[in-house]
Amino acid sequence: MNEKPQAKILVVFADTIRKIPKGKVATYGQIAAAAGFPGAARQVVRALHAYHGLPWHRVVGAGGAIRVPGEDALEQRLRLEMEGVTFRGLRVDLDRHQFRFRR
DNA sequence: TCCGTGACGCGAT
DNA sequence: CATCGCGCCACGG
Repeated sequence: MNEKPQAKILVVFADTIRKIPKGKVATYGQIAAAAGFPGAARQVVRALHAYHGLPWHRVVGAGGAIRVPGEDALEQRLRLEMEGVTFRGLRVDLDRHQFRFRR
């Protein structure tokens, strides 16, 4: 029952996502890069599906766009606004809420 | 094994 | 600002 090497990557992404503080957001691509895998934005999505308890609502698309499909999009927005995150039209105001990972 | 799919991103139009 | 096209890549049917 050996583990797939990919599982490792998902753990790294999960840890990275957990670092996003309340009231802040990070983009899929930003998370991938911060975790050491620039360009692996799609893998970030896999991590979100694979792990429970992650602050999934704090993950947005490039430019602050809500990318979650269907009704969940509204829930994400509400959760964010609940934390004080503001929007500019349909996108999160990244200038004010984008989280900066430490290097 | 092949092929369509997707909570992506970015440059071009 | 809205769309489109293309690269990317693990998954699942």
